[in-house]
Amino acid sequence: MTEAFYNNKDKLYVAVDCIIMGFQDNELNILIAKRPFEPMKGGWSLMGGFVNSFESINEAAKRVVGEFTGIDDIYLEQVGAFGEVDRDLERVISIGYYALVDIEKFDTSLAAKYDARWVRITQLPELIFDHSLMVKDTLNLLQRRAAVKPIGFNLLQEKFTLPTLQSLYESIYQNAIDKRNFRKKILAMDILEKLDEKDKTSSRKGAFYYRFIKEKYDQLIQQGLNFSI
Amino acid sequence: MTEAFYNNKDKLYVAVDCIIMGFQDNELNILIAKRPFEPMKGGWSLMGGFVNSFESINEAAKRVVGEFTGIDDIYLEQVGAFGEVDRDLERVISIGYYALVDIEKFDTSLAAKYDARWVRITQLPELIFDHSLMVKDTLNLLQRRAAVKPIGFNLLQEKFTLPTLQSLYESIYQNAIDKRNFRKKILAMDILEKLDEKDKTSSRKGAFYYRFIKEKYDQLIQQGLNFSI
DNA sequence: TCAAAAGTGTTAGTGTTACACCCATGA
DNA sequence: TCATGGGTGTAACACTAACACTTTTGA
Repeated sequence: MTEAFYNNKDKLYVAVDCIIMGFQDNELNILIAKRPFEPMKGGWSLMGGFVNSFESINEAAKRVVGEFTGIDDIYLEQVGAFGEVDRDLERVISIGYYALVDIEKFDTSLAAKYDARWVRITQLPELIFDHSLMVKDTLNLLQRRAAVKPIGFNLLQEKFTLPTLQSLYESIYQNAIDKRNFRKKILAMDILEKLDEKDKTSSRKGAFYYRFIKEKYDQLIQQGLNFSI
Repeated sequence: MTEAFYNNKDKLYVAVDCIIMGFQDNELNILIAKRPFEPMKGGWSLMGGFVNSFESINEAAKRVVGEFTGIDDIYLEQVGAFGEVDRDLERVISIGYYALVDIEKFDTSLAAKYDARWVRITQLPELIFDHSLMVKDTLNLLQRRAAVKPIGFNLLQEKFTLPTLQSLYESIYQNAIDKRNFRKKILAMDILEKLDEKDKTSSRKGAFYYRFIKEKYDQLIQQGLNFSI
């Protein structure tokens, strides 16, 4: 009987908690919500849900992000498992995932429904349980990833300006970058296409729009390019 | 009733699988065992166990490594959670941990007890379930970690020679390193103490032993040093 | 005396950092 | 015309990578 080996073992609740990130007002923002039920009712919380027995943990994370944002075109990566005995009221193992989304695609009707809002990463309140730790680990991971993979573009619209792209990286690394060096580096990689159109919302002169050319990036990677900011 | 929120949710088995690494014969070795029970009886497997409801996942990993090696002075780090629906026969979420141990401290009587053995990382057989994937992810993580943290010393005895240290890094990165450049870099950090004693087991001339000075390292880190290989 | 591994410096090239002024535009 | 943010090049420096010979010793 093959079941015997498992039978006398404990089963635990398994949840996913999602650190959903968007880029707005030149800063990373995270979607958090006021928790509508006990325990910790009214506390600020990440967006989470339980893993069902018929879905993988990745699927569960994708489902949760979809539920709370209305977006299904998401960059998702696991942060890790959080498993202190007392991290929740019941024994719950939680698996953290961060998601990078284009905040323009956010279904704002869901904000009211879940009492959720986007908060700048520099102005996050204390979160319930170990959620603040999850955010900290996420920022760490994101910093390492964004340095070597072009994942930042998942946070932007199709068209973006270089000043916007730069402030995205400045928000990720939480420090100022010299704009000449930044431009030199990113343009030298030759993975951006300059468009004829300008964004004039933030200056009179206007900044040219650029577009990330995924096909070109993939091709250059084949040839041994390594992305690096 | 605070339990209501949890009550109708699925509970799952949660396991830890440990990638236990040692350094031997100038190469990274991983402890694997022939699985003594179904499913996949007889297949090569990592060392694992279930998470009990009264221990944290970190504690579970430490317990498992202790059980299978007899060592309790371990460097442990989580690799991540693995949660495909069909990754095991039953629905089991597994959390991978890698452990760096001094292989000299291994309790060899446990090898027979568990039908376990140390296998060079370059010569690993196919492992059951997603264990090969866990090893792959571990090597990736280890490469990133070992580049910026002095964790390699956990794999060595208190005293070690520079040729040994170099071959450790060569095994981690799976490529050859120029010995002049390597020595220059590691010695420049000023975190090793040269001893008066030589290891003569691998050459007539003998290689001087060195010792990692953790106190000095901690102090230099305070002052803004950054470790980098 | 010789085989085998340990030990030692220099140079060219590459990448990184620091830095200041002109441009285009709408109000 | 002026205030505002966009856009541009160069030089010093630091780091990395490439490279070959001498030393020590036991068999």
